[in-house]
Amino acid sequence: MQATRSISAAHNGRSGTSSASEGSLTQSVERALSILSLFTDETPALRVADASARLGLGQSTVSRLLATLEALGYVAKDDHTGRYRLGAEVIRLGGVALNDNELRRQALADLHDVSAATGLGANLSVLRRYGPADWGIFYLAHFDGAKAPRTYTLIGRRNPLHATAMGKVLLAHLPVDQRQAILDVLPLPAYTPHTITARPALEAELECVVRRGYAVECEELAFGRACVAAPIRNRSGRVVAAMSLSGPLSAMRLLEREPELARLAIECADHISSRLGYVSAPMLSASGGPSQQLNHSGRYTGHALRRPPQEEPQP
Amino acid sequence: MQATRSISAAHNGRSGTSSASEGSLTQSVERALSILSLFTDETPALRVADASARLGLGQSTVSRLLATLEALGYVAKDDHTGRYRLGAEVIRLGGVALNDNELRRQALADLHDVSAATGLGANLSVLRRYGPADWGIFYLAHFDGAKAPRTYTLIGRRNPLHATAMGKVLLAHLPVDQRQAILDVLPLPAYTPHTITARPALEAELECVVRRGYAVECEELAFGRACVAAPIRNRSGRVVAAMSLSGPLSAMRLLEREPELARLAIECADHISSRLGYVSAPMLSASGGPSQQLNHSGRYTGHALRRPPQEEPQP
DNA sequence: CATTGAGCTTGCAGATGGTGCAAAGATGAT
DNA sequence: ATCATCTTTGCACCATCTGCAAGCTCAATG
Repeated sequence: MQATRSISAAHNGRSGTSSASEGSLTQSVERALSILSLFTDETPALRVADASARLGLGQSTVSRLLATLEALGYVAKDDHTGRYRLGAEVIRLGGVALNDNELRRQALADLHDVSAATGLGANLSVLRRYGPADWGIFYLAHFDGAKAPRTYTLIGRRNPLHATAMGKVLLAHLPVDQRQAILDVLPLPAYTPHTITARPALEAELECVVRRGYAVECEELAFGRACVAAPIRNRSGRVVAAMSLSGPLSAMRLLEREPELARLAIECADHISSRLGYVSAPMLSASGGPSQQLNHSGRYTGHALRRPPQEEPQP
Repeated sequence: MQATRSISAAHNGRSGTSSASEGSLTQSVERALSILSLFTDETPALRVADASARLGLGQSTVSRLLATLEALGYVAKDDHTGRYRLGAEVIRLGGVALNDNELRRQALADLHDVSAATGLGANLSVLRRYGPADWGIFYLAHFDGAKAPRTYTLIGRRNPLHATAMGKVLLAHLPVDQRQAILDVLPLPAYTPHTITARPALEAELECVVRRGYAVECEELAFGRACVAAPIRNRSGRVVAAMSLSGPLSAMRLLEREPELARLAIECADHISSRLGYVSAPMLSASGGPSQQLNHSGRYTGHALRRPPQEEPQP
């Protein structure tokens, strides 16, 4: 017998697991999805007892919910170990979601080309909010350099904002208030001695990123790896994603090639931006940012097109 | 007002939507997952009313379930159209599921290599049951030929068994009873004039596939495209997947290169098989299939290793 | 081989929480 | 501007989850 199960959190409505959020969330569904969300790269297989403990739910409940998930193909019971793994339906849905993503669709060809041309990795990511005060970059696509093919996919994976080139780009081009709000709650753990761990240093870096139009990361997340990233804008001029060139330091040769790599990244990102409908704004004297545009008559109207700047939803 | 909602199926327990399956499936979860599963490449965005009609559920129910799915990140409400699309969490889970798949992990490097070497597409798929009498191949990975990069992923997608080289491979190497059972219920629609649409012809083809050790498909699914596939076996010797080389007819030059392409596919497949622990069986006189193996002492024991042949679960 | 124990599943009963109904609120079309 | 359609919300009822506890499976241990 399983001794003391977490007594709290078990028997009340709308509050237990995670969010006391909006009024009417279907409890059992919320629980089932929470179980699904327990699956990670680090924990790709779960037993009933694991999920039960992690969520503070009764074993019988978890058992039944997993049975339901299994019946619909969302999880599969591992042959004889009795552990559950993610099922084929999850893979199918992931594919559908990827193909439904306009940003990714438009970027794929260019990423492929630049990766093939340079032999480096080419990546695409967006900013994602993982929790009330938890942000990171979220990979939507990547091509691996011919020299360093991965045996796994980065898609759907998360990386920190302050220790990746794409993260810096996404952070740097946020509206000031949002940027500040995120920085205020962003932990800055060190992954290597090169990681930026001080807020002022990070802010200076971000300014630099905006000014130069690209970001660099050199052994700030992992030893021997480097990255150069550039911003991608949508029709409304807002930075909605970042692309990067990445690879082992030896392949990047960052010290001598930074200008060249930056140019490649920016060109690729710009090309993607234009596919998304972004029209680069003329460099007006000193006035506002790139989201100001002229309409075809040349007169500034405050909105670029008849259809008002239309935001691309997060993936 | 929405006139007549499907009056049946609405108000009873365990029978409505789809399966009167096992006794205890949590209804609301079943319904929520059914909503999720409505999302396809053809229908990547849904309104409440759509889902409601498709599943025969009340709109209020669907509305609430979708709200729950949204709160957990499984769907996202399209900005202003009010339609729901799949959310980032689905992409994340898809990535986890892919990386958790041993078959895919082991195959990825070889697929990449053969694709790079030939410039053709390299694909990996398994047999999947989509319904009681509904089978197809299920893509787990693919690299596109440098000559024909796709702007979308095939991962998680489905294709017919009788009109693809990988489908033929998977069908051909099934235990006879299973093969027959599937063939008995397998519709054979024509996609082009070259599609095999007659059961006897298909069975003859499958025999041929087994004998030659590879399968060919030439404009049987789509005009101007061809494919060569070979079987992948796991530790126990069972065919668990198929890989294929594919591309436009012009790039494949099938007529003149079939032997060469077949050799490449088989070599690649064999290499993957060996990574999965398969040891090619010595060609014993005439006795049984490849699942019979000798242990290291050379004496046939009926089981290959101490740990009995262990099946790889479907993805 | 017998024993133990942890983990998983199943019956059951109670009451929580999900559902349908109907009305209000949005949203877009004519 | 008016209408039609779709979506959301409040409410009340009762179907349906959930927790408990017993039974069961399976693996590790003595």
